[in-house]
Amino acid sequence: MSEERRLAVLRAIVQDYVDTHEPVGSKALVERHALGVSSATVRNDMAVLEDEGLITQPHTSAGRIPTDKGYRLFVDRLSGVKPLSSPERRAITTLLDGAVDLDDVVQRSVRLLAQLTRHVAVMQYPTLSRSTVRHIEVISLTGSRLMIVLILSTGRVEQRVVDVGASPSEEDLLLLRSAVNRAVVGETIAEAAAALTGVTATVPPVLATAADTIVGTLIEAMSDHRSDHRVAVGGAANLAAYGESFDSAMRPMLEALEEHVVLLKLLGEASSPAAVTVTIGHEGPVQELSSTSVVSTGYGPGPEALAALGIVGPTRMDYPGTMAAVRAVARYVSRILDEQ
Amino acid sequence: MSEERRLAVLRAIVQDYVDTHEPVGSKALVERHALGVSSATVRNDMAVLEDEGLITQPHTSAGRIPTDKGYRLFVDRLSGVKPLSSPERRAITTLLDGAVDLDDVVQRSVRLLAQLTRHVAVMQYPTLSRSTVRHIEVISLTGSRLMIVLILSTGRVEQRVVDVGASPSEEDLLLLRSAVNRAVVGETIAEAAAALTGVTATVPPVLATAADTIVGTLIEAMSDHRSDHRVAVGGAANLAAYGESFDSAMRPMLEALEEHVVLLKLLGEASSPAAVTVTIGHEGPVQELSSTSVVSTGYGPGPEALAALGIVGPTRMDYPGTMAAVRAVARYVSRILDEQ
DNA sequence: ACTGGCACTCACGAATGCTGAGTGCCAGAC
DNA sequence: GTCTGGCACTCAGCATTCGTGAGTGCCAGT
Repeated sequence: MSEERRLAVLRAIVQDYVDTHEPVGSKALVERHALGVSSATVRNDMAVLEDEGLITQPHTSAGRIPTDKGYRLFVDRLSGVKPLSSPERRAITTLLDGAVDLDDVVQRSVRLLAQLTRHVAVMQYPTLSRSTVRHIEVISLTGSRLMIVLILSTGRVEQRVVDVGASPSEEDLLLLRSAVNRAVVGETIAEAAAALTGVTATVPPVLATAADTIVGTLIEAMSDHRSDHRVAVGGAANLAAYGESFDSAMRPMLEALEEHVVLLKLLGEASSPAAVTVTIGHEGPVQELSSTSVVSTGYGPGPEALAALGIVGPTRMDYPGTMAAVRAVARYVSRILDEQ
Repeated sequence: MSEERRLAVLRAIVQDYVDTHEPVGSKALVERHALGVSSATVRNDMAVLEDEGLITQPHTSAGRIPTDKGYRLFVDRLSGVKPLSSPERRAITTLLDGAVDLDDVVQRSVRLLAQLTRHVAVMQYPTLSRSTVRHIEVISLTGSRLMIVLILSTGRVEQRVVDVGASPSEEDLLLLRSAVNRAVVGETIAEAAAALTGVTATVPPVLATAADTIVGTLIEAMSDHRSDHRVAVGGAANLAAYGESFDSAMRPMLEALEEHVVLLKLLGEASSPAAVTVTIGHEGPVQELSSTSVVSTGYGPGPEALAALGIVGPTRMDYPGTMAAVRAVARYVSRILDEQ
């Protein structure tokens, strides 16, 4: 019994099943693939594969379908990453080059990824925590209210309105503005929060309370992980193609898509942009999505990943093609963020 | 033959069908409602209602279900707006009062509305066009690149990065900043675009090109209707409860939810916050969503609606309750926006 | 170690029959 | 004229049966 051929059989089963969505039998297999052996031999191999827990039959007298473990082996050892077609490659560059700002980049990426893979695409906005402060603006609104705008290196903008009690003059504003900026511009979020605590002491005592309020708001905005959880979703319409496994998979899926926290858990740690992570069925953190796989990777300028992006789809999916698309989009997005 | 009783029968049919999701027969009807007549009489009434096109039977020997026209009559003449329960009312106030900024208000509203109605909630972000300019900020980035931040009365922030060729000094920036602000603060978007064209002439000739670039970017940002199309969606998981009519209604629905332009067409013109608009089935602009109704209304401070919000659900829905929820949320959101 | 052959299993679709909810209509009561 | 009880009729949905064919496991032979 040749170990190699058995794996070839597994590969063929996975490929056929992904194609046809139907359990694949021994006879159909030898017809579609040049395995060089008869169906009886394939049957024996199948029996062994089933013993090893790599494939299973939905019921007696039906063909075999891969188990999660089977897909895992397929992804790890039996498949490369299928290169994208050149129209696909072109679609990526032309579409993403047209983006005007961060929001737009994310929006377009997610659509693109959904289109390329025909699955649901998910993309985390660049996290606050690893970005640096580019500028802080303090603007006078009506009366004693100020608007504080926090601009980060990734292009993200956070804004808050505060009431400082007294109505500060233009010069006061200038002072406050330069004080906070001096303290934090160029620092990462983590460093900035610490640097801010000393700021109040550097302004005239008259402005101390105002400075305190501003500093407090900034620190709060920086540590506000709410925005860390921002996620864009695209291609939900592709869910409709799920077919049979609707009721079972649909509801938890739709729920997950709305619960951004769950989505982020699915995407997992933002791995380095080089590697694509595949989570198959029950391997994932969400019980209900046991027939759902996630293909994800990190993105961001430089070797450190800023955030994660990926797709969510049925375990029965074209892994090589999907992995290629995810990787390609992640790389291109990283490059665009680098240029900005 | 009493016209009144026939309408009472129609009302009963609508209510029962919404409850049970099953065609309602004459016998079941007299059992559940105190109509004071026998099932035979109801059958005669039903025959007339069917002639008038208000109800229909899916097949012979089945009960009746309302047609779109039947629902229309029900909404227009047979139902009031069911008052919300006090827990519901409380949920609205407590949830929305916790919002920290515009994004958060929209996000929370949409979730709330989805929860209250058990349908898919849709909410348009306040449109640019009717808001006024609160402040414009010009910030120096690295080299000759500037970041321009446009802050509007609704709390929305638009930002752009431009390259002005030469690297301006701090004083130059101050000049540019005050020049544009002087021109446009307090104006509506429409007015502001016009007012900006004269700005270049008010700055020293050295800064003319820089001013030109900035003005151009601002005008573009203001006329950028892309952001007018921003829409938040919530409660997509409720789609899973659609049941039978899955395949037919699901895919176009999911597609519409991704196509924000389509969604806005569905919501229709932002009517005044006072009135709730109901669009039933085929009455809507999208052919494919002929078994889907939209309940929408405008919202915004003052009598002028800034934008629209509403829900999308099966024609077979609890109109009185849904209309009440939509109206209540719209009113409360309007109040919050007024306060800011 | 592979293959051809054979008996066995069982999901799936077609055909059939039954049941009950629901209808339409008519003749009689109020 | 309006309502009601009664009756014959229709037909979707469910259960049952049955045949078919794809697929399997195993064994003896090469």
